[in-house]
Amino acid sequence: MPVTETAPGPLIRIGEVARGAGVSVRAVRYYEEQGLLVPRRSPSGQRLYRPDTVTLVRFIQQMYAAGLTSSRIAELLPCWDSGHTDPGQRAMLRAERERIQAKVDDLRAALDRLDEVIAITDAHP
Amino acid sequence: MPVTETAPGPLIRIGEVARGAGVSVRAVRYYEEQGLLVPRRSPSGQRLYRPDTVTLVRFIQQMYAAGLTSSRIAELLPCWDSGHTDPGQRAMLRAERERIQAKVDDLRAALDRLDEVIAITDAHP
DNA sequence: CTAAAACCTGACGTTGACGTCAGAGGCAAG
DNA sequence: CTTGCCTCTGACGTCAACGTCAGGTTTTAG
Repeated sequence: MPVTETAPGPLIRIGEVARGAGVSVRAVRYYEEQGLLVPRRSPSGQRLYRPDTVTLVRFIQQMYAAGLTSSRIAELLPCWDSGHTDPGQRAMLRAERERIQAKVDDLRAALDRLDEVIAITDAHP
Repeated sequence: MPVTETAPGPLIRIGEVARGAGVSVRAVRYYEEQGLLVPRRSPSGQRLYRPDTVTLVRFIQQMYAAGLTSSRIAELLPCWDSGHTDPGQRAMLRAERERIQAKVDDLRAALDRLDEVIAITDAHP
């Protein structure tokens, strides 16, 4: 009876992760540098990832796009995949939520201002 | 009959502009460096602005916050205060509008993801 | 076996909107 | 006159998420 130690499944290399998530190989290495990814290593030293890392990297990208820093995302990830949180983390989550919401409001206001300008310029042939 | 040449009114100095618009003095100088502001000069070389420059600076800040670069804002300002536009400028305006709208959508998606995490962590005591 | 493709570490370069420091005037009040 | 605040020019520093190059090893395709 073979021993199955923590899902031995098909591991993928960094190129496949990058292509799958639509980012550069350099970016994936950078995420590791920031403590967001902790891949295993092959005997020769190449990084090996579980296939669902692609989903994780997409999530990371989404958080970056929302203006979160690497360290914030690093705080966030344990909540993401363990569900466990202390009060400080929950406060951080809500604070980031507020920040993003405020940013959305700012962008919508900017859109309105741009639309005013567009309306004016459309009126002037 | 006195000749009124382009509103001789009370001109203000850079500090008042900065405080009024809620930005740093350095920022106001930077805007000039980028061609967004063209203040007059006092005999001694100090910058003098019309009071409505405060409103203009607020607008500039709003555009920066929306992700526009200095050069885009520089293209935008003539439309803002003259209303005149060529087809290329109108295309640029619409392109920036699309970009901001896409960014809003991304942020809302990120908000949803964060809310998922928050929901999970609120379920785990 | 060999050449191409993918991977490695390490380190410097990029970009944009300012911050910050240095050194030198200018300007109203007491 | 001088104290104190504001302003000037010029120039280097910052921060974050990578880009990019160098020089070398590993894996894969034929």
